[in-house]
Amino acid sequence: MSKQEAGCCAPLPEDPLAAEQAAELSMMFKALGDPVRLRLLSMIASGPEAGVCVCELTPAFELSQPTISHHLKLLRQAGLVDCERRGTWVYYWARPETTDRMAAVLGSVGDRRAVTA
Amino acid sequence: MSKQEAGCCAPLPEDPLAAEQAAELSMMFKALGDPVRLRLLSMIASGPEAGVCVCELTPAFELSQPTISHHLKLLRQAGLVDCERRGTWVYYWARPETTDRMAAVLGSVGDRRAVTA
DNA sequence: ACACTGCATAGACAAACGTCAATACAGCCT
DNA sequence: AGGCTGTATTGACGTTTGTCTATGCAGTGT
Repeated sequence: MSKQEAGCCAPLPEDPLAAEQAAELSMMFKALGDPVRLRLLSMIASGPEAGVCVCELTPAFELSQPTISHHLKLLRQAGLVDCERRGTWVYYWARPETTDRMAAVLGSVGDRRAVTA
Repeated sequence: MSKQEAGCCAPLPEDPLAAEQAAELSMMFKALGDPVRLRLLSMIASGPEAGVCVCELTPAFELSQPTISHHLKLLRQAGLVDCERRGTWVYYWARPETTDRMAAVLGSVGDRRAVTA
């Protein structure tokens, strides 16, 4: 809907980041676009490799248990963490593949190269 | 308001990512939590170092000009880009300090070390 | 001075988000 | 079986977000 005749210069030759990839990546970034989720991921990533129990995460915030559970669900849907039930408790651990991919995109921006992660 | 008597294990010793830093960082991640803004940053970062004209960015999307202007404003407020007016046109360029800082946080998650960026 | 172009701002509105209380589900333990 | 604890799901509600149209502002050029 917004077509402009080249006034100053030619249009950008090629879209550096395809719309599809941008949609997928933006969901990951959005998942970390909340301070609670960012802290949750940080706590999970800095915990033992076997995973961190939800019962350790919940009391660290002044939020209700369902709210923490909701944020954990979003982190899981974004591929940032995964979880497993062990008896009574549920343990969460980080998935570095996802954060590495995001870091690659940011790194390419910093390097002033095309973003193609 | 959610106090739980340690059932399985001791509470996490120290908050790896302070609430303040998390709030600041989450604003940056939130800024990239939209596919349009992610593509905008990608296009700006892969353009010439002197900056990319808005008139090159707007026609790349099927969105109104004010909407693109709004997204650029959010990217600027997040510290991801900066801009300058040159005559009739406005040019945007990336600020790698910000993306580098975000990448550092993500990298420390991937390395399974405490997040202290 | 005036009209024109490029970009930003203001206001409106539907959709998505963060939060909670209430409830449901899954495993343990008598 | 039945109660208890830890976690997830549901439904509701106020706030924020993304988008638009309409308008304003800055520079250019006649």
